[in-house]
Amino acid sequence: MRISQLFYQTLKEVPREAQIPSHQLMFRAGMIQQLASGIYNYLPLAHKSLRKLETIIREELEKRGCQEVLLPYVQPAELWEESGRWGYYGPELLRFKDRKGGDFCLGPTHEEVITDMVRRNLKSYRQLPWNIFQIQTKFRDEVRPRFGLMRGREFIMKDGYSFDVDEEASKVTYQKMYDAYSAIFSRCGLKFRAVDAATGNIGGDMSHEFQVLAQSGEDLILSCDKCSYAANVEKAVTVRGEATPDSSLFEEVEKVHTPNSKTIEEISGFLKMDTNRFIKSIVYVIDEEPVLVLIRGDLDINESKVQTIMGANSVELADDNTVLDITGAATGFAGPVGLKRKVKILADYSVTEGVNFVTGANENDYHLKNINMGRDYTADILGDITFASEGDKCPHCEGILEEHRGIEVGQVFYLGTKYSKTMNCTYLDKDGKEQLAVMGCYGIGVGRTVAAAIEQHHDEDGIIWPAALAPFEAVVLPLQMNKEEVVQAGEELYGKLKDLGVDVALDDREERAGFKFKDADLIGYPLQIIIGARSLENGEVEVKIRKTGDKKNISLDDVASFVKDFLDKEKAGLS
RNA sequence: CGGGAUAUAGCCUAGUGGCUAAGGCGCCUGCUUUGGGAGCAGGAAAUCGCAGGUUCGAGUCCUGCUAUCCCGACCA
Repeated sequence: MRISQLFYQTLKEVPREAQIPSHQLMFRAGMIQQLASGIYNYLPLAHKSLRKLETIIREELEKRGCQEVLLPYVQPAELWEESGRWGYYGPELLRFKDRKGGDFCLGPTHEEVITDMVRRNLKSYRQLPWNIFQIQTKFRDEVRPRFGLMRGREFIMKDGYSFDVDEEASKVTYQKMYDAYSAIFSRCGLKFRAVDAATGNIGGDMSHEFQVLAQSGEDLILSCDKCSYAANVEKAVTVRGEATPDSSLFEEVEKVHTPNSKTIEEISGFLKMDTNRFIKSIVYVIDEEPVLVLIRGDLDINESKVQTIMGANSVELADDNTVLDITGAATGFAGPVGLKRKVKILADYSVTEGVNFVTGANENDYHLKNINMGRDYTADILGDITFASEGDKCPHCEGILEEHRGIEVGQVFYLGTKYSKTMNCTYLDKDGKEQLAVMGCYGIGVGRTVAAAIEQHHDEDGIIWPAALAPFEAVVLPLQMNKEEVVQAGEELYGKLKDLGVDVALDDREERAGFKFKDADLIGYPLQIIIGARSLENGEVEVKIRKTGDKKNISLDDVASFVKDFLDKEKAGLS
């Protein structure tokens, strides 16, 4: 590509709305432009990087027997009603009607469509396993899109779905995909961790996230300093079980007047007691049924764990009316003792650690002292619903958990029969018996991965592309465009590198040297091949390695093979 | 969805109720220059987010709307 013809424009100044390095640099390098909140134009430089990532994805998946398809991104509501998600998928599912008044949505994910497609073709166990993927634009009407490609509303995703005869086979597939993802992100030159993850809305009971480690990451990861355990904070197991408090220490229940003290902080200040002497009682609506959730006052409820422990599709805070209906009091005075209406109680293990807690009295402006589980109330379910945090013990060894920030670039799920059951995706086994297909699903945020690569690889001058994702692997920079021999040498080298299969650009613009250097650093070509009049007299050119800043003088004859070797090694991850 | 902020040329900004809305980057023309975003001269480019209102007079004040960004909640 001749840079003089490239559709792009670099900027010296950072647009106001760009907050994190990848967003700023992609904008400044002329890779993306915003069209609306969370919706971007991908210019040629961005598109080239995206396509390179897609190629890596395709190679690694096809190597493992996956097949590519392309499914519609406009999807009929009927399928979503069938799976049940039309009802509880929130407003991020963009719904609309066609001219006939039929309900449709823009696909945020494709479990429904793929399951429908597969069930119409699946007849016999002989056909399985199937592992089908696509790379396509998705739409999620995020409440708060941000950070450029990191969290867009419209984004490119690779999504794949596997169908196996049974759980055992499906778990083999899961491991295969886990390996594929590790290979893909390694080839991209990314430092990442695969971590245990919650399954959230998509369901299933086993999942790993692939997290690129970066300061600007939105996810919190906890990993052991001794063993390989690592998990998203939503999922990280807390080492805590049911304690058996000494009932001889139980004191008599006492009602106290606590005007205007609703939050744990307020009441803790009012009674001059530490927050861990309280039990936080919060009413949730879990799959439309109200549940009182209890946790010690100094801890927070991990809704993701609540969802898992309850096997629920949705977990939401109850509104004030529901709270009033159940407790008979305003929000802020709920407690497990003296509820107006009997509801299920879900308690964290922490409420058994210690005795004589303070809870709401289910009466405005009153709390109860010396409340103890077993004597004063019982929990229907007791379990771990807290967040783990830095410094906690590792659940697998004697190590201590450390905290990291991560960008989730991929996630693999074992789905089991969640969708095949609701959508009746079955096959006949050897004995002619109908069986449910066992599914898995696997996603990669394509744009996000490219952005994450920039987050991890940049400096104050610009992007430092891993060779595998660089829009161009190298650029030839003839410095003196008024000198015939410099221009000539540039043209020849450019042609030679192209012939060798190097994805190379030629900066043939009538610009000064400094200008071209700044642009090249910003765009982040892994190699700059600098052709200056002075070194050319010695038959040499200079090669600058963007990653290290090293410059080498290399003879004109040898430079093409040097470039080729360097890039091959980079892409193979050998350097 | 709660809280906060912003909106002036493609980008970054100035503009304290008063003359023809100013500067930098970028763009075009010419000259000069050619190893780290050069210099000089000239030029094009603005419905000051939209709609009302107050005022002799509004980019500036008021009201409503819209869009965008930030913090939080949320997020396969």
